[in-house]
Amino acid sequence: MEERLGVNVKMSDIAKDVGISRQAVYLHFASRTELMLATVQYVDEIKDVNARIEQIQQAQNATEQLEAFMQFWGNYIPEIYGLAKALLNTRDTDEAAASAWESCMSHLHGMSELVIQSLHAENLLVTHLQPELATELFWALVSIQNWEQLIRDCDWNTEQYIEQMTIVLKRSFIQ
Amino acid sequence: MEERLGVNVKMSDIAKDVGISRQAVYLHFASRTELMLATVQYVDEIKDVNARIEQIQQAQNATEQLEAFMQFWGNYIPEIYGLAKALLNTRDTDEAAASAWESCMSHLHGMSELVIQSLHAENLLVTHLQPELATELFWALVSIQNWEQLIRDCDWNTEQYIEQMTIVLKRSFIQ
DNA sequence: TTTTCACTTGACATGATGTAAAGCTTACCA
DNA sequence: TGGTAAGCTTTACATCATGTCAAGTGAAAA
Repeated sequence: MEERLGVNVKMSDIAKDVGISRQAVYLHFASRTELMLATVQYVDEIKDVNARIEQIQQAQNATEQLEAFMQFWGNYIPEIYGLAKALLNTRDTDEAAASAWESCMSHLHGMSELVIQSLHAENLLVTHLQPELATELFWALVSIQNWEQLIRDCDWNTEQYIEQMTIVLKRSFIQ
Repeated sequence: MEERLGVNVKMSDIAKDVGISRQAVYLHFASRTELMLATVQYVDEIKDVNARIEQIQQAQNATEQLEAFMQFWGNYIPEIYGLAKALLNTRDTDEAAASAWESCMSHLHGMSELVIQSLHAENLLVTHLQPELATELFWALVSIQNWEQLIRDCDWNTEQYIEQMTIVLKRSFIQ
């Protein structure tokens, strides 16, 4: 998935890579979607996302939390982009993939909410935005699709992405 | 395409809708991708995009130009979303669709550049961004994928989208 | 009257997912 | 030592969408 950036990964490709027959893959996973879901689960564990999120929560103040979040997120997306892309592609025609994607994105929504709430608590949130609306906007701005456009279509590097997105977020949400 | 938001539109569906046989569609368009490309062409003409773009260029100053752009774009996306989505879905596996998408998006890139150049000319562009980088960032922020997340996933309405995105753009790019 | 155009019908190739059945190896267990 | 279960292989087939091909039809134009 990561090698091919989520595109053109057939069941037969996976089987070949593993060194078993295509049919044998179905002895482990009921369908292609199931395999992807299990992989998401696996990656979440391997990458120890929870620990990295807790670290963000321990930032001194809201502004540093925002910065810590962008540092984490900007470095994390490249690690999971292929799988995310594969899930995203399957989403439109597969209900299970759609809800799996939604569940993944709800974590990101939660982290966005965290940052916005912190800003709000410190009276730093721009007055023209209610926290809920601000969270949704924040969430959209840091979406993987946005990253995709900047990194892949515009050839930005991770550093540029983190730096510029941090500035945009600060200017958009901090009073 | 618009009815089904770009998903699950088979050649047989199109044929049925038109009232001819599936094979007859191939007498008019060589492939599904060709049909989509022709539709993009057609829609561009019908919607008279060029006229609407020229109108934006006639704004009094850079700030008004930015506002005019968001007014246009926020109202335009819903009209073409289904087709855009269909193209986007085909892009990953079809070279022709990919380059067609790129060509469509380069128009948007051009409009982003226009706004950024105007800001730059009026010395309003934030100093930490070179015009080129600013254009790319602007372009990403107003992407259809971003619109999709706010309007479809977050249930925003067009008015909200235009208002909030205008604010984000102003805060991010105007000194 | 003939030809051309736009279409129909039916058949078939391809490529991906997914199902099903029978057989083979290896390791373990009584 | 024989039986069995796990994990796989091989072969075959169903389905569904795209796309190709060939023969035929009906109406209008030349």
